[in-house]
Amino acid sequence: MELKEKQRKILDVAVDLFKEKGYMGSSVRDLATKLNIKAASLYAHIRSKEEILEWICFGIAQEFFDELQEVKSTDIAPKDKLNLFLDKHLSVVLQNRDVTHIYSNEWRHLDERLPEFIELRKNYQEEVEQLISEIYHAQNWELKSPTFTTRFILHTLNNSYFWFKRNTESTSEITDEIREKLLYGLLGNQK
Amino acid sequence: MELKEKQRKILDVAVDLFKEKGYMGSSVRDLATKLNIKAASLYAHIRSKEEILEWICFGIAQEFFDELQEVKSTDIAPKDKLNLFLDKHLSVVLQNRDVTHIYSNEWRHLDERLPEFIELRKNYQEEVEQLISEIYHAQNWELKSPTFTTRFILHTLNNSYFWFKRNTESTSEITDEIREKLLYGLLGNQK
DNA sequence: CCTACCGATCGGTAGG
DNA sequence: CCTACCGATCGGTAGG
Repeated sequence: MELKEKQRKILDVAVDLFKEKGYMGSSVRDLATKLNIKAASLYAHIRSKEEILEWICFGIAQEFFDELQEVKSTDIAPKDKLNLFLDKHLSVVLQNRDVTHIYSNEWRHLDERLPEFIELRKNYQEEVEQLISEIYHAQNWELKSPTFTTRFILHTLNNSYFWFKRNTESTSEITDEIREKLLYGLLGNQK
Repeated sequence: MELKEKQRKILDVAVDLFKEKGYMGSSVRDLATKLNIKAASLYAHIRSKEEILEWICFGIAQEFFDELQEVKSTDIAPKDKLNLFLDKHLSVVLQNRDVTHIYSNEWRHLDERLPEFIELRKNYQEEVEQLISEIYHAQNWELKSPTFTTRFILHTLNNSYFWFKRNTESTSEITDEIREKLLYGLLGNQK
């Protein structure tokens, strides 16, 4: 999935558009207009509208995978590993807010490659769950429901951009606040 | 917004459909087929496709408002009030999972009543923020960013149904786990 | 509730 | 990259 320069441009504009109107609410004519070309001309660069969604969903999924492997292969204390995962994942999310949003909310409109995507996602969640389980076990923390906890973590991280007005906080401020809420909750560090 | 019996039936089937395919991915023909009637016959009961989305979004928004007023007018200790709000809000969410999902993710496809909806939502968030601020102040808890915290709470509650396989846990088990994670985070009650 | 039908728009192709 | 065009489908109306 190496994109040519023009395809990159189409991808970027499509991300803007899909974020604003949703995948099903965006027409190829909308997209073409934003690119100052005619709809038919798009098809010199794309196979289909769906292909663009594939670029978005599989591209960011790969980034999440790469980042997870990096965390897994780093040899540090378990608690540091948890923090490293949170920071790395958040960093990818915050650098790709719109893409993450589309990945989270529009993936079901994939067609041809939908089964492949679901499988990829399942594998990813299982790998994260394994990481979390290892960390909890090494720390002797109680982990009642690994699957629930993993989904809670991923969902919280993937939607964290929601809680901020864009660009009023720095990335490190955002990361700190989210890490704190996720680890200690509303009351964990008070009272 | 009192619905007739047939409209209630249309609403219920539409919720199923919109949840599965999204509002923009669902056609009035899909909906009519599920109801075993022809598409044109729908218009004896609805003004437009958008009206159904209005029923969904404004209906559940009203439930959230009512529940908040109830919490606000209950005279109990601040910390109990926080728990009461979490429980009541979660109860509405868990009894209306699909509707909450559509409310959270499809509201932007409202057209005529979009400004009204945005205003309603803003008011609701401000009222929740006010409640949270009062509780924190009464407890002498530190509240760095009320808006961030409010969004974190609402977003976590509104998406909590995501973390469960449907129907394998009881509502009270789910509520307990979510309240715990929200209040104390991953580590707040460990170590 | 139906049949019949509307204009608009959809994703996409042919051919240059 | 364009013009010209395709069949399919869209939300919705007229009239019964």
